[in-house]
Amino acid sequence: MHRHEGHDACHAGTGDILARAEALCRERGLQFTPLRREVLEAVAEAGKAQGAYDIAERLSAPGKRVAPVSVYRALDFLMDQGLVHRIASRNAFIPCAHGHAPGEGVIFLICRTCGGVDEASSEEVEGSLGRTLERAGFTPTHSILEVEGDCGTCRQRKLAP
Amino acid sequence: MHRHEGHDACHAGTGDILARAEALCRERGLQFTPLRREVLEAVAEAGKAQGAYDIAERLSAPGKRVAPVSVYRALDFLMDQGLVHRIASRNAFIPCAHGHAPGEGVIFLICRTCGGVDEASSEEVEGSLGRTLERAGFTPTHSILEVEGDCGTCRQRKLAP
DNA sequence: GCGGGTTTGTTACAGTGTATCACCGCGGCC
DNA sequence: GGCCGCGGTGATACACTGTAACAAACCCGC
Repeated sequence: MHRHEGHDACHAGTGDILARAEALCRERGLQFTPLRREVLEAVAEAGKAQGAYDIAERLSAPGKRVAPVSVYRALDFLMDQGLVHRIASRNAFIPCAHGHAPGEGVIFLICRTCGGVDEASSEEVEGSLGRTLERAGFTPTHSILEVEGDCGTCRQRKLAP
Repeated sequence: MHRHEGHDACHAGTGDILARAEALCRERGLQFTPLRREVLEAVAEAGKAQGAYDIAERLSAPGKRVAPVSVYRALDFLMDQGLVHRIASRNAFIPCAHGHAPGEGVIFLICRTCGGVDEASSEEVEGSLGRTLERAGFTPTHSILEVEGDCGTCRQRKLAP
């Protein structure tokens, strides 16, 4: 796991994420505006899932207020491009760590101790879920899978403090 | 699938649900008060996921207002007892259709057409998810799995209207 | 320069959920 | 009976999350 230490080890990927976003937008002919960049940066630096209002506050400074609605718009854009994910169980947002194959299912691992969110994926889970849905006669369009618990580092920290 | 027809075929289980709730509360020494009963009844009769404010409105009548906060408290109680589930992706609530084994994972199948929510479970999914989590060094406490799509009846209705 | 699309700012508002305090009813206890 | 504690409810207020609508700024091609 990464991106949830609470210190700067987790910030390592921020630059990569921004670079990837910039390249991806250029490739698709979309605008990677300063606001969108700042929002993505704020999400990437946080180390844990951020609410839209948290981001707005983080980006605001005396004399320069960023309204939540602007943050929501930037987040909508970034989600459309697959650059951030929304954690439904927390009403919060995280940067997309790895470029997923489009349509690939993602599993969010949410640590209740450090608040960090990691992503996982598993063809095995996806296959068994697909079979279960088919058996139920259900045609899926979109699925969310979020697991809360303790990440490895936090669990060890609890055992040996 | 059941409980999402939009007509009264889906109401069949309401009585069962109430009876089960009453028995369960008596067994556990908890109070199945009129308010809690009404909230559960409203959720069970609706045929689709209900927001807390929907329930409050449904239970309110001229001269008898039920405040949302009361509904939330009743819902918290009912969720603690496993009698209703919360659909995180919709901010809404549904009755628990079947008594699950405690700790058993539930898959919510949310029909985007009729709005009905069905429950499924699969040991296969649970097993593969457990293995994936273990591989990631993650210790789960609670997981939510919600799938959006078209239920069988709605899909057929679309193909042959 | 000009028209048309996109992005952003601003305000207002709708929807979701929680905190707090007062009150009520009920059962135990002296 | 009177008292107390406790869980449930009512009521108000508030915080948090998200969207609608419109105006202004910006950019880009023509």
